[in-house]
Amino acid sequence: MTEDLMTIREMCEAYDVTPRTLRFYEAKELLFPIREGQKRLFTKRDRARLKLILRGKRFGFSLEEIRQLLDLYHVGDQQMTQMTRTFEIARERLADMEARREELTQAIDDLKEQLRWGEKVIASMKNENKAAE
Amino acid sequence: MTEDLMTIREMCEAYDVTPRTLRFYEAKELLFPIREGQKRLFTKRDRARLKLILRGKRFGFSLEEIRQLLDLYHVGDQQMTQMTRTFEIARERLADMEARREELTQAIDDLKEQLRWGEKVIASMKNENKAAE
DNA sequence: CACGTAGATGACGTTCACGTAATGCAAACG
DNA sequence: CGTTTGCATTACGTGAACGTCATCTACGTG
Repeated sequence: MTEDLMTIREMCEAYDVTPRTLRFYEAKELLFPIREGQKRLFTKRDRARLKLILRGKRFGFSLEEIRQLLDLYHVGDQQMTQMTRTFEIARERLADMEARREELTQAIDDLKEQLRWGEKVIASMKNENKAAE
Repeated sequence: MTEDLMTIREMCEAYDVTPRTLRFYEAKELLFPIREGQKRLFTKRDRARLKLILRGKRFGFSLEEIRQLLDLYHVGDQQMTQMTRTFEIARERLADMEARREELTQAIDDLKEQLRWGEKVIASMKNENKAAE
């Protein structure tokens, strides 16, 4: 189990996805399980990537966008020439994400205010009820 | 233009969506433009809702989820009985969003660290180049 | 009044992200 | 040794979120 290699079924239970999904991600070149004969074996690297994939999805990225993002986490074996360009992209992504967080913070604040406003309404309604007694 | 009512075309330009999209959202009961004869006229309320719809999409919510969220911003004309329940839901949503922001913060930090690591690699590669000169 | 323009209404097409069989193969089990 | 179990491949199906096209209507304009 901790031999760094997991079967498709183990992956499914660990990350709550279906086999179909994992095969689909492989077909889309998001994961690269090794093969023992026919069977897929997922590595630590695949698991790390899958975590990022699932996270990306939660934020509304398409699989293609996620694939590009994943490449940023895989810089180790790139050539120096490409590296600079890769870094520009990474910085842009970072800026994107920070903007997103800003927006999310705004949304949270809006919702909080709605809640406060609602509480006031409820409070005043209760007062009216009391007044009516 | 500022008469509080906008045609479909004005809406499209203001929010960068297609007419099809706006009609689709109406069909899905996300927007409720009024009718002047046949034509749709979008109100301030529709615009507020559309902003929230687009924001929701950027965070990966489905239109159905967004529809439910929108109802939270529309509490004004609910009965007291439903209101309490609505508030529970709103609080849950708020918790969701805060969790999301946490996760996003984590992702941002990860990416930042990747960038720092990459900078170190680049720096050391430059040193090697100098040493080779 | 002919005509262009803006918008409406179906109805069918498309892309994405998988779901769902149908079928095959290979090791494990009773 | 037959069968179940686990995984594989191939292929067709599906729901969400629109795009696209054909057709229709109402309105202003020369």
